[in-house]
Amino acid sequence: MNIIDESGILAISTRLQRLSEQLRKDGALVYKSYGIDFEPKWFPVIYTLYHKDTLSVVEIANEIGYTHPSTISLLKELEKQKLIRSKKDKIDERKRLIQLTPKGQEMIEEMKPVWEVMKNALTEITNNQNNLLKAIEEAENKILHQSFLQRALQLKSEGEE
Amino acid sequence: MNIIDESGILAISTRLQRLSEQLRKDGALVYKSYGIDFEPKWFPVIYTLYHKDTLSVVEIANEIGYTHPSTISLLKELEKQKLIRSKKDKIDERKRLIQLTPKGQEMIEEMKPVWEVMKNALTEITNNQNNLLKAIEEAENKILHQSFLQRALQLKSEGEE
DNA sequence: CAAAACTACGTAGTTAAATACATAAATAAA
DNA sequence: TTTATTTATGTATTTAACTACGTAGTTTTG
Repeated sequence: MNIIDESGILAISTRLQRLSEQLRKDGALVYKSYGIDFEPKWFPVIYTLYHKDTLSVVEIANEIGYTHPSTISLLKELEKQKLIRSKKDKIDERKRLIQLTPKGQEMIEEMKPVWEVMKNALTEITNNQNNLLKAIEEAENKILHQSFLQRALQLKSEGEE
Repeated sequence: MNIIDESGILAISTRLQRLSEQLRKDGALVYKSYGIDFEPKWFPVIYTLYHKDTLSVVEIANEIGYTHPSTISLLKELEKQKLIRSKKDKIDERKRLIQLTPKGQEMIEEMKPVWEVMKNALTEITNNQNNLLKAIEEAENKILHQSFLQRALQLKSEGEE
């Protein structure tokens, strides 16, 4: 084992990122193997629109947990692919309402069996003695209650007493 | 809960990344709160050199699991901070051997109590019913044995029978 | 109801990683 | 011992996220 993996919890951020990147990369290849022209990074937007039908830019950003500029650049790509379209909100002229196109909806139908396969493969990988998805949820909840920074500062001040 | 978190395992890559980013960002603030001028992204390199003393660029890259160009850019920053130095290998003239400077070693001593606090805070966050670090290790092992792509392709071909 | 504050969206620039490509030194093979 | 292959390093470019900032509507307040 290398030093970083041995360092344990201190390098957890690096390892989360590495694992995420591996899965994303393979995900792209899975879509390709089905002959589907779809990038994994589009998934959060598409999946959200599939369930919520019509949303503004900021609403999508909040749903997927990205900033709005990041969301805008994803939306631009998806619009280029003609998977989504947008129109101005009649009531609030600042808002741009986003929807799937028929082509987008068709592609979702095509992707459903792929998602099923991915779900099974990911379950194989992540469902061990410690379930990765649940572990993430539990950690997210802990942070929600008190952030890493807050906890560290508290431990620091306790140590200084 | 938002749609993405509800989608479960399919969005696991996004969620790993998000969690990693949160921890990295707070990590930076923890160093700052101790008045230490250190970026979390430098940790893997510094920690590796602390344990291995002298390594070449590619050896460091392998240890920390980054590509060598990424590693080179980290090394450039660390050299600018005067935390590391490098000299040509006498035997193999292609190699650049990297070491901590005395300043780098001093900084490590300064950081040790910070790492201790971080370790405790991270343990609080990640040690739940499902231990996040162990969950990552288990998932990494699964992938090592058979990648996400390989598993997906196999499940696909089984479905086509 | 005019001014102030807030919200939605967009652009520009930054960051931290990657890939692709190039070169030079070392090693292996013909 | 040339030639071919591999290895080590470096540079340029790309990618996918971010922050900072600006503008134009909307809402709240004095």
